[in-house]
Amino acid sequence: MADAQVLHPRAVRRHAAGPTDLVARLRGRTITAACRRGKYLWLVTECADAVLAHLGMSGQLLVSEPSVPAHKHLRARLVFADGGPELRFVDQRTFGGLSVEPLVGGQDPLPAPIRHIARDPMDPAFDLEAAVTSLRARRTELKRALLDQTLVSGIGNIYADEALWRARLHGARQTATLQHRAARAVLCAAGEVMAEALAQGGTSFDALYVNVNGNSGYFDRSLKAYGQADWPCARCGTPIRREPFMNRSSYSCPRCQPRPRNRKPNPLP
DNA sequence: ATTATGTCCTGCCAGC
DNA sequence: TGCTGGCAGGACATAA
Repeated sequence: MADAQVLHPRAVRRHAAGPTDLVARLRGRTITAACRRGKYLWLVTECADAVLAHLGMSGQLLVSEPSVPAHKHLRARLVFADGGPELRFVDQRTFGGLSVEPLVGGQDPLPAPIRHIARDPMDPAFDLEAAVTSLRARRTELKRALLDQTLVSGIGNIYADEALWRARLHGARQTATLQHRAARAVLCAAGEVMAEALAQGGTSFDALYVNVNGNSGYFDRSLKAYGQADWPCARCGTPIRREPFMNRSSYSCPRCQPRPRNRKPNPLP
């Protein structure tokens, strides 16, 4: 790598030693591998560390010829000594970022800050039965658990709603009272949704969601629940409902995914 | 210990 | 026309 540039300090806020240190650590390095777990990506260098990236919700990693004009929201770039394309980190809302992290662990090294991130359903070593057990051991609502990256990673608001729709479960169901087969169904559904979305190039609502070549995916056209408020359910025709969820929205079919009864725990005396 | 909530950020769009 | 407020949302710090 010939050079690294940071154009917005917030994009490297996770790098504790600061932008200057990050650049100094990267200059002259060679990238030897590209890895991913859940929503984290990292590029391994020959020095047993890695450039760790998270796209947040508006981040993009773009492979661009140096002659391509800089994007308005270009936050950082990696320039390579071979004269080939650059790697550009573009992020409108700056929830994402880059940092350089040591790789830790023997068999399957991970950047240190993401050791707590669970394997995702696309991972060949993903253990479905272990995830089912972990899910049912939680004491929370199902959708909250699906979004917990320490339990299963890679699931965000969109794929959580799609997985719940496929499994015909409401996100407010308690994890602790889920039958084993229901828990397995929703986790399998999550893996299937992610695989299908990947095959279609991802879920792109607008120009923010693109691959390294700047192209959008088409999975948004296959969404059955997320963003489909008032449209008929693809299974039963009932209008999809939108409900508030953690200052956001959840979408579900009122008929296929009935809201659970409010089973209050024992009322206090 | 586990679980829940507030916070960060910018651009877009509906409504007035 | 131009402003305001709501919305989008991943992960972490902090609180309970």
